[in-house]
Amino acid sequence: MPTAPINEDSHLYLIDASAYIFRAFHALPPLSRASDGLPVGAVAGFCNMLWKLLEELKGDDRPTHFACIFDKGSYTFRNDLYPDYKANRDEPPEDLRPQFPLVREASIAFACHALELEGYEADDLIATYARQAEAKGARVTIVSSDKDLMQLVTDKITMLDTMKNKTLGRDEVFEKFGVGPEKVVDVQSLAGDSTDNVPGAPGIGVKTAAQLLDEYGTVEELLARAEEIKQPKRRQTLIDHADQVRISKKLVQLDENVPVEVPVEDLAVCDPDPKTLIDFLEKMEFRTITRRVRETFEADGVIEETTAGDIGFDREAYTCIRDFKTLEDWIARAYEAGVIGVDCETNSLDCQTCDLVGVSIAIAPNEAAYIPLGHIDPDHSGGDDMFDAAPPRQVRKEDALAALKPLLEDPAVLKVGQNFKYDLTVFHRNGIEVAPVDDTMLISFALHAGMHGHGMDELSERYFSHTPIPFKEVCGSGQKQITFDRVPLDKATEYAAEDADVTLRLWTYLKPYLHKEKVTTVYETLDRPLIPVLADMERHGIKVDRDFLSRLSADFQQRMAGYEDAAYKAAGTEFNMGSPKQLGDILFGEMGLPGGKKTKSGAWSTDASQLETLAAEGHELPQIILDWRTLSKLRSTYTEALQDAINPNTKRVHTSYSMAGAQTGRLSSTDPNLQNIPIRTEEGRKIREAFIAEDGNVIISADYSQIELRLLAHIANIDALKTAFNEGLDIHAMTASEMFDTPIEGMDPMVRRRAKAINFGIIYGISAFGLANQLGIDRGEASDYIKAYFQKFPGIRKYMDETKEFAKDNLYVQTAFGRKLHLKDMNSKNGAMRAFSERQAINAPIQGSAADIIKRAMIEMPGALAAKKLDAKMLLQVHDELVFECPEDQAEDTIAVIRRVMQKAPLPALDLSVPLDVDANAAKTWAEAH
DNA sequence: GCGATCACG
DNA sequence: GACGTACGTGATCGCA
Repeated sequence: MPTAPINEDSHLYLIDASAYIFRAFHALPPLSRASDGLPVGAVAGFCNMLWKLLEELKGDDRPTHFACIFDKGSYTFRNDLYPDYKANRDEPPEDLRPQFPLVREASIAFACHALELEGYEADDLIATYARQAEAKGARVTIVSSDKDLMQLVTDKITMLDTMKNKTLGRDEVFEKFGVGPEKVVDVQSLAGDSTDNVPGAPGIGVKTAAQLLDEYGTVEELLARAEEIKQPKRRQTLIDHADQVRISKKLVQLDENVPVEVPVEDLAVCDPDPKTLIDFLEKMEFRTITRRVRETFEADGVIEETTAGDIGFDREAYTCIRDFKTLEDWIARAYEAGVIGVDCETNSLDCQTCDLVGVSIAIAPNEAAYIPLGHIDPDHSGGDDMFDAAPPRQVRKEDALAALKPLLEDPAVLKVGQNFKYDLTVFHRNGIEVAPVDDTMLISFALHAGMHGHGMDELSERYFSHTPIPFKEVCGSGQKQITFDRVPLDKATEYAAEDADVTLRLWTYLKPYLHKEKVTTVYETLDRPLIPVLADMERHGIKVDRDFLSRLSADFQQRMAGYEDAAYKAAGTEFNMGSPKQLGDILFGEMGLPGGKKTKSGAWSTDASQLETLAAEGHELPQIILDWRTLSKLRSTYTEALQDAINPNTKRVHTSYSMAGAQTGRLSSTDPNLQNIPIRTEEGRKIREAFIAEDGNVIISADYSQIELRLLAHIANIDALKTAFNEGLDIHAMTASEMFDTPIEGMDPMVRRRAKAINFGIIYGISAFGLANQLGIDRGEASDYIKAYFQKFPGIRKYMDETKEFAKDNLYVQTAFGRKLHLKDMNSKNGAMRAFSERQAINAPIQGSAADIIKRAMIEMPGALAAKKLDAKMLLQVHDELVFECPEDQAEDTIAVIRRVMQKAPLPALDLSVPLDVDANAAKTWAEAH
């Protein structure tokens, strides 16, 4: 290890490694080595931090000397002074213990000293080195956020919190302790420290300590003149505990004269040996940082460029297929491979209207090809005037598709796509029914819902440390964005073939994990078979009466204009009613109304609950705004936007369902969202009248009644609830009757309403705050209700506690069908985040099981209808409701099939102990059918 | 691109 | 003792 003198130009970095490991362990997401599950999260955090400090610090802050300092053993000289010192510390967590030796190994791999000394804490070594370097005029950065080190801060010595990327100097110390660094020890000896079990003086905190020191200067002076203290209680405390304070001071005072074994000059930075470092990082299986380190070494010319480990990506290897012979070759090789990656390129994101521009296939890593079919711009060899230039030479679309069709439809060749529903729709519109299929997005979702996203770029980065060419780089963005058919063929090939390549690699990597993680059944029975079902629903779309919407829109607009006049009059000025900012200024500024809650960004909230409060107090403007907002929302989001969403070819509206969007396994609906069409108000309900059946047909709406509460009854095994459902009772009334000990007969509707809110609250992971908010009562009352509820239904509390316990231990929860939702914040130190995760843990199994059930029903439905020779088409899903269109004269038979399939959907996988009730109706419009 | 708001289950 | 909360979504608007 090299040596370098310490002088004014030196900059010593001292890493408080032991403290860092604990902090990293708790702050960073848990990570375990893929091959054997060894926990390595803290090691990864440590390596990232070291690399950043050593490589990325440029200029004046670059370290000249560097060391990682560790605690050694748990017994130090402080235990002789005070046996209870740090005696309250728990044993380090199970998952952290194996990481201690690894972090020392990491330091050495980075060519850093890993220093420790028996009988001393890391802090004492840090103090000693820091003072030695300071004495020679060097600057010192202590990488730590431990307050026990803040006593060392001077103009030369600063602290760095790498996690928050914050530097701590005198000012920050003053902010925290109310005194400068030189008096931090005094404050700590008075205030004590519960985490280190330093006693201090009882009842004196940091604030009081700082104030006392301001007056008396030092702890010694203070204790000597304790009699002078005016407040009797404080005086007595300090007199009684003088010795304890003196001991505390010795505990917190760092030893700046530790007999260190390595002289500070020997801590000179040293370039790590590339092979040693890379070997270590690879052994840990840290893909991203290994790649970063390797790239830096390669750029510095320290090591040869390599493609060790996985087969690297080679975009040059991709083929652009422009003649039929080559296409036939590739198709033959695809048959041989048996599994291929497939991706479509189109000229828009709307798979119902776009044109197919090209197809790419992958048969092995780096063996991928792009078949351009609809490119209109010439590639580089062509002319430069886009108006009279000929299109580039391509295989004729019809010929290529005819050649691809047998392959894509061959039952012996598995086609793998990423978000494949999109591509399947495009192929269908080109006469090809692709099957069988696998979808890497859905495989990732079944494995890791809640852990991370499932987009291809993110997955490629995560598993291969490879960044696919961003779409923006090929097509640009904003005003200058071009459609894919205008992308030159060489660039298009790199982009498109890479997508198929990545997709196939993801499949190879991820598919085996379905078994390991025991989610094969979820993927194979709930998600995979739903793809073609949803694709059909999206393709059918639903008929929407444009003229009706248009009239409604005009009506809304007229009435909005009325409200606008009234609002300007009430406010005494014209303003933009759609701007919460301007509205807040007028209500709470000019008009001087009392503001209620504030938004996250600190502005006064003007949401409906606030305006309702103000309106109830008799103010005019808030009510006008409320009425205007209702109409404005309905008009812009529904009556206007839905007209634009009507497909000009089909005259119907085609939504798109997202299968990996909602963490619980629910679907979500976009472009347009047809899962949030209004129904709760009279006004909004009119919009559902625009959703109509074709002539001679009817709309059927079928929805599960109380499915989530029924699942709660089953999953938590609550006899009272199960009986109620089995006997067909009014569940909310029954709950109210039990809780408030009143007969159902002649019950006050308010009482039932409260019970209903509680029932919903239970499903959401109840809190007194939430319930109080919902019911407009105070928190104490809400809390009493919850107590009463748990007293009557102790099984629910038990279920909740067990679910939370399971989630804490396993970091996931499961639906009744085995779908996992990962909850990474279950053990977060942040109370609010942890509480949030706990509520998710309660809710997800219920919401998710309901989602699983309706998915099963949807998968069964087309076959069940066809078996009865019924022509009904399933059009929409709204979480607990399915919407169909069928010939008028088949309505009755269709309803019977739908109800049966929905009711029996859990079977045979799950035999519920409660019946599932399905309401179904047929009518001309969705409004009437629901 | 983000926060505030509000539509649904 | 304070914190910040009901669960899950998507679209539109204003505003930086």
